[in-house]
Amino acid sequence: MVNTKEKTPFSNITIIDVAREAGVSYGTVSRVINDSPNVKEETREKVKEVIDRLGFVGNRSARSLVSGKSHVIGLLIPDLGTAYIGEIIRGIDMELETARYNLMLYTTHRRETKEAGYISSLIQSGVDGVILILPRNPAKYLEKLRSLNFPYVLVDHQGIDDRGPAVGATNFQGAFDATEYLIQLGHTRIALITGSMDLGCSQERLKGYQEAMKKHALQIEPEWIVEGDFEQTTGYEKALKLISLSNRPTAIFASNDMMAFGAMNAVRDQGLKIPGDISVVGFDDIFQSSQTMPGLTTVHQPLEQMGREATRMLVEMMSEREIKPGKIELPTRLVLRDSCRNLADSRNNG
Amino acid sequence: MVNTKEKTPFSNITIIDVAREAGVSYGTVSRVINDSPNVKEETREKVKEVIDRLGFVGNRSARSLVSGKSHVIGLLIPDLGTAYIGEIIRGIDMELETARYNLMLYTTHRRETKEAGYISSLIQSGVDGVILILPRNPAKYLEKLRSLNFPYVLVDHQGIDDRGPAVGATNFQGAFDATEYLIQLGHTRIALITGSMDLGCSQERLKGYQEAMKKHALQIEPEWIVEGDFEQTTGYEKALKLISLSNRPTAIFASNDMMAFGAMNAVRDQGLKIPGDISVVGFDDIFQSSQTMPGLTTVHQPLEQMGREATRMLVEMMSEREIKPGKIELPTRLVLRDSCRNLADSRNNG
DNA sequence: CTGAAAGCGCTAACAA
DNA sequence: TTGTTAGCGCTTTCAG
Repeated sequence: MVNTKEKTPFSNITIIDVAREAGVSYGTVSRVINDSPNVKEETREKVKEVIDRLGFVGNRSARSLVSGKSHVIGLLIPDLGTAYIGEIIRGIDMELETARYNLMLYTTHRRETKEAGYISSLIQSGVDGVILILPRNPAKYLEKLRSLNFPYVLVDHQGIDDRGPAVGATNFQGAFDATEYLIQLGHTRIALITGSMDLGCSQERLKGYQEAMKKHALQIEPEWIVEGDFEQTTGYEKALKLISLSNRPTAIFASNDMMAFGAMNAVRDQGLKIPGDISVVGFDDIFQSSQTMPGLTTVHQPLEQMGREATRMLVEMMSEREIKPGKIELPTRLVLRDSCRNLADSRNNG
Repeated sequence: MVNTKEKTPFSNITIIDVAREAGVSYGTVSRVINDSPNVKEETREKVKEVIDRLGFVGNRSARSLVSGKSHVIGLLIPDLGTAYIGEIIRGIDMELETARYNLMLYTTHRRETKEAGYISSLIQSGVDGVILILPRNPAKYLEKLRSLNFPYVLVDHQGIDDRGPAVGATNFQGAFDATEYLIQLGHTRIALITGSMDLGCSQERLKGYQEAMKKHALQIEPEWIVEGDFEQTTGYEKALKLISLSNRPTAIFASNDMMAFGAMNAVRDQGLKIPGDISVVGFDDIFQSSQTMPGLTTVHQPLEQMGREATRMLVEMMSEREIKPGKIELPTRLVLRDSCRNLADSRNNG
């Protein structure tokens, strides 16, 4: 293991070396690299041969410096903890590959104090655009991004701010469908554990629930709507509260799967059965939802596709150098598993 | 939304602007930026003030070009699908923050055909070093990396190749502990679902299991050891096979949690109870393991810490410009939950 | 302590 | 079709 303290590290051979070896000017080598049409086929072949032979890889920094773009996009996320984000990233990543971009990952680790600084450091790190998957209202970020006309896309954050480019899912419709499904199963006492109410998606889901209940002329007791925050433990606690109600609901609709898991645990801890005594529905359809016992009936969000779509929008904005407002809503889909009881069916008593 | 087609994008103000505004040469500005000691305090103050006022952020590419380093490290992973990787990344990310590096994410998406090309593109993208979390034998990668003396660290991949810098966990000891725990609970017929046997960690875990059985003079029936591949469905299938054995084991030790989940489902689908009829132990202690019913007893791997440690090693190698062989093994820890039955305790029959 | 200036490797405009 | 060359923004000698 030689300790080489030289400066330029792992591809010391440059465009000039290639040029010399191929017997052309280095401008020509540059043309070959960039697939310029103005190169004689013969020359192109020769240069390519030399590139391969020498193992030339090109210097990204130099290229970025002169071209003014890094071909890297930044992804800002709160944390890697949830499978939810992983699926979105997969979509981003796949799309980025076809667009030939690289992905720089930034996690806020919930340190909201540093919000403002993050954008600066994002920009400073030279990314060409940024995708934001943020739990809270990212107003501070957006303000700066917009004022700089810096390309960005918000994922799963529609509702609060209508101007920015964003991709989300049909939260209203998804919640509506889930609620109506429960109603069709014969449920009339349906509770809702909302998400954090400062998030647009939480509000949309609440509205979907309310609308479905209203459509079927069902009364909503005020105690049936409790505010959650997307955390499993909160789902547990709120479900406990719901279960202890005198007019106990027969079904609990949690605004995400994690809270639904918490609710399922709470139901079981009270010695009740799922779906025999209480039915549970979630939202997201993360991987674990198919693995619980019983499997969780939930609203599927097309997370991977959301990632892809966001990336497409961003790539387009980057190439056109302008932020285009407008948002895309991808359709959700109710996934039926075994956590809901059909009240008309006496066999299905969990 | 103005469509500005100019080239240099989002921080058009340069070191020269700052210099002019501050009335110094731009070399001095550079010194201030780089915390060079040779600057009069008064000058430093003034320059800093101008930097703030103008909102100067500096051009990463230019800096990288001249310094020969990007202050970015690459992370190569197979996929974001598992919580397992998320936890390692969290550790990497935290450590990187203190080291003031950025993280570029590359996923192979299991496309092993492109293995060789990945390293080239990693290097081409100008990262200063790379952390590899790879499921299969990364010999092809390592060869190239080594020949270039390119800093890298392998995470959770010890066993096959002993030379390279790597950080892992005490797989042997962890498996030994888990098996011995089962034995102490009174189990004598203990089955093992291995991981992919081309992986060092799988082999270590197998050895740990064998050693514990041997230590307690317990017979291992050949049918009790079945090869898995870390996938949940495989855990399900293999457990099914195990359950149907005439000399059915009373406990199943799965080489990771995902397979343990599969095994749990299989046990239940056969109308058997956990842990009443069959005890299950996993390996990893991913988040979900505490969420299943019953909670999964498993071997905790210090994933986050592994990420941190790997990053520290890499940062050191990058600064010293040499690959230092040697690997670190972080201790595992058995986490007791409710998926194992104490055979001496008649109450605990699940 | 500070200014001047030589590049880092590359793209792209201009000539030939 | 190809060569020449002016920078991109910055770090880092080398003088002073």
